[in-house]
Amino acid sequence: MSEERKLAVLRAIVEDYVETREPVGSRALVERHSLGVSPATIRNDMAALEDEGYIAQPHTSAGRVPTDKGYRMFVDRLSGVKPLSPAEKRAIQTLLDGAVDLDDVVTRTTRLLAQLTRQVAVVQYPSLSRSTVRHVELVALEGGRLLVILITNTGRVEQRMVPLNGDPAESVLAALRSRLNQAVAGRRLAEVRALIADLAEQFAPADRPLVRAVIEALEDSLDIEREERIVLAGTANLARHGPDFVLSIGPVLEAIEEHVVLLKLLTEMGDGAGGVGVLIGSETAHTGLQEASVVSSGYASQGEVVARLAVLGPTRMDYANNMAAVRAVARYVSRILAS
Amino acid sequence: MSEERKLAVLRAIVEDYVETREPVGSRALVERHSLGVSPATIRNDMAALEDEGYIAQPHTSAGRVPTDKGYRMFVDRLSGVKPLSPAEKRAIQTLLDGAVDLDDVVTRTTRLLAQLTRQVAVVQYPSLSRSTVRHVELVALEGGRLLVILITNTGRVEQRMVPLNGDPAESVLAALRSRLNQAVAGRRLAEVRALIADLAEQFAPADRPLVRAVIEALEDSLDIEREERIVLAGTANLARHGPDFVLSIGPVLEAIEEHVVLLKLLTEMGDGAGGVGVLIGSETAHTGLQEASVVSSGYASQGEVVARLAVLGPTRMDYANNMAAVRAVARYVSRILAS
DNA sequence: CCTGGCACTCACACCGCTGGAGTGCCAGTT
DNA sequence: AACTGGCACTCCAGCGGTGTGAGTGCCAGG
Repeated sequence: MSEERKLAVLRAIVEDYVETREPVGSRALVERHSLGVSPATIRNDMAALEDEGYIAQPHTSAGRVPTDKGYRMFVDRLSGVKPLSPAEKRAIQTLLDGAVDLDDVVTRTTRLLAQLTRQVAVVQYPSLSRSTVRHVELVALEGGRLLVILITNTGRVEQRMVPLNGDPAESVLAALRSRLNQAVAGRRLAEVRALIADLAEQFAPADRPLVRAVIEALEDSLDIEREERIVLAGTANLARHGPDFVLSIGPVLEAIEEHVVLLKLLTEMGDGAGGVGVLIGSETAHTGLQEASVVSSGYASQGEVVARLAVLGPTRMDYANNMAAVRAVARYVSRILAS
Repeated sequence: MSEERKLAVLRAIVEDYVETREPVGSRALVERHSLGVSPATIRNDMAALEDEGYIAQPHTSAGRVPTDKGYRMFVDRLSGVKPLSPAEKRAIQTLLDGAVDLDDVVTRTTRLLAQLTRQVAVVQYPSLSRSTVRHVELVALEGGRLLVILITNTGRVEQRMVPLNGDPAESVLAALRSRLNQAVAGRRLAEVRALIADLAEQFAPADRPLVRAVIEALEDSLDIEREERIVLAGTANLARHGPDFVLSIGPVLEAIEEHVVLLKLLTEMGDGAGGVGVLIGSETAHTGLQEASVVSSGYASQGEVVARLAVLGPTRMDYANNMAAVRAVARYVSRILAS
């Protein structure tokens, strides 16, 4: 029994099953793929594959269905990289080139991915923890309030309103502004907290409440956990996967509504071969996603990976296609954010 | 045949059907509700109700099911206002009182509604067109860029970055800042465009490009259509409505993913009795929502209605409960935004 | 090591049947 | 005039039985 052919059989099973959504038998296999051997031979291979846990039968005398382990093997060793069609490449360009700011890039990317893969698309906002401070601005408003604005190198703008007692002197503000920027401009957000902690001591006692309030506002903007955001699109695609999947749609919807769950998945998964990571079924380690897979890739801003984007769909998905789409989009987004 | 009893029968049918999800027959009706007459009499009433289009049979020799028209009648004339339980009232208070800013209020409200009604919850951000300008601020950043910030009375903050050639003089900025605020502070956003249109002419020719750029940025912030935003929660609840509804889940997901559709629905529907508006099934005039209903109410900021919130679910929903929840939450949100 | 053949299994579709819930109608009662 | 009990009728839903076909495992022979 040739090891090579056995894997070819596994590949054929995965491909056929993804396409037809029905358990695939030995006869259909030799008919659709030119394997050059008889169904009986295939059956032997299948029995071996089943022993090794790559495929399973829903019931005796039915065809075979890939297991999570089978998909994993397919993704790791059997699936070639399917290049995108020119039309798809064009779609990526035309859709993303029109983006005007970071919000726009993110939402457009999400829609694009959903459309391209016909799955649920997830795009994570550039993570605050890895980005750096471009500028901090203080704006005194009428009514004794102060607007504290934090701008990151990824283009993200966080603002907080600080109530004060009485209007602060512009000279104090100017001093604080310049000290702040001197301290934190260009530094990573994760470092900022430490850098500004004892800033108050450099000011006259009378001004310290003001300084402390500003520091507090800034720290609030930095609260990374709270600000890890993701955007979704294409949830309606979940209903496009046949009645059997639609019945287990509830848990999946719950999982993706819990953004925390998705964030955890994304941040914990690395990039595999070709810069694309895949989690299959139970590998997600989440009850609602037993029948779902996630295909994801990091994207960069100014040469450094800052966040991830992904598609989510049934384990029975077209991995080659989705991996190609995710990779292409991630690269294109990185190129846009490079500037 | 008493007209009064006929309506009582309709009410009973709606209530039973909502609860059991099964067509309701004459016998079950007299058993569960003390109508004081025999099944045969009920049958006569039912025949009449069917003639008038309030109920229908899925097939001969099955029980009756309310039509959209039947639900409409139920909502308009038959459904009492079911007061919320103390536990629910407490839930509203504790969840909403912790909100720190507008974003927080909106997301908390959405989650709360979804949890309270076990339906899909929709909350619209305070509409820009109805809110007023609190303040406009200009901040010169290093690198010859200018940050234009617009703050509304609802607490919403819009910012735009404007690239310039060369650093502008602070004196010009100050003049522009004060002229701008003088012109637009306290005015409705809808008026702003007209108010600032010819501001450039009040400045020296050399400064006009700057002024025009700022005006453009402001106008961009005002682009209302683009900025009508809504937030969703509880989409997973769509899967909780029995297999028959889950199969038609796709179109519904599509519809609610198209935020434009929802916005149109919300803005076009008025408040009915008790400040709550209801759209039932085909009344939504949207293909994907034939089997869905929307229960919605406006909420106010500083005494004026600025946006709407809603829940969306199958036509076969508990209207009394959902209307009560929507009304209560809308009132509570209005109270929070009053300050 | 592959293949054709063969016996075996089992989901699924089809069929006919029946029970029961529900209806509409009508004649009788109040 | 309104209600009721009775009755005939309809028709969905569930059930057991059956056959068929796809699929399998195994084995003996090439």
